[in-house]
Amino acid sequence: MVRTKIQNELYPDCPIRNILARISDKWSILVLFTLNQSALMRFNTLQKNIPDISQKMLTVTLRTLEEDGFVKRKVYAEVPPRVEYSLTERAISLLPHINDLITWAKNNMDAILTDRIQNKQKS
Amino acid sequence: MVRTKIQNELYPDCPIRNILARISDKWSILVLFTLNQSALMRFNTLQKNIPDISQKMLTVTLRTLEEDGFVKRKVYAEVPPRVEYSLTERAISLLPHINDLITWAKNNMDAILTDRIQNKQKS
DNA sequence: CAGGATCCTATGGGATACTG
DNA sequence: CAGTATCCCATAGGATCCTG
Repeated sequence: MVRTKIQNELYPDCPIRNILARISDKWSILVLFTLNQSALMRFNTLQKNIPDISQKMLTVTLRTLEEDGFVKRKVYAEVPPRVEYSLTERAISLLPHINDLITWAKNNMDAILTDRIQNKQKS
Repeated sequence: MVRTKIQNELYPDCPIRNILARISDKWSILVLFTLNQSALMRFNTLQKNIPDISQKMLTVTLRTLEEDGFVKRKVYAEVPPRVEYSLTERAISLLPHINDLITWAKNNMDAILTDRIQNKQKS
């Protein structure tokens, strides 16, 4: 994924290249899924729920999701600062499809992992 | 995505990290979608349908999809060689969910692209 | 607390040349 | 035709340090 690129030059109308490719990275789906677990979530809480994400990547991923209108970021003028992240309506309308994917992945995981090792041996 | 990694060490049971992250790359979804357009497809035809993919990445993507049991590869003992790619039952069971994603992306693309540029300006 | 700024490395991915 | 093999570069992403 090329985050700096706003739109694919050759295929500006392709929904896969322009929209889906943008959340096809290591963390976006996981962040959306995690945010979906509660209405509001602070930065630290989010990071606690995804322990293997780095601070930088959590920030970068949230910013990109925010750019595309999937995530709302609310900053409170307090000290120490409080920032609450939540899903937008757009994300909420997407999430059922994400959840379907996750359910599918859960149901097929064992078989895929078995095949993966098997097929890896052969090559 | 780390293609060499067979399974996530910290979260071996996470379907997102282990299954979905694997097809969360630049080309997998597009290749699955394209293969779904006809029952069988040869390497060259596939590449003609995805003109902006490099030969290397088409090969790599197909191999990974094959490892995970999404793609079947049939080689004919002919000269010049003929290789036909097709979706497996597993891929066929996944594809409705992929298509739902694509439809969603198509319906929301304009609004997202608008937001993306807008939000990019602000930052 | 919620990050920004840097530095660094691994690797995703393209371009080109070659082959059974 | 359907790839392999190389070389190379951009960038995704981690680690660490710093700050309002």
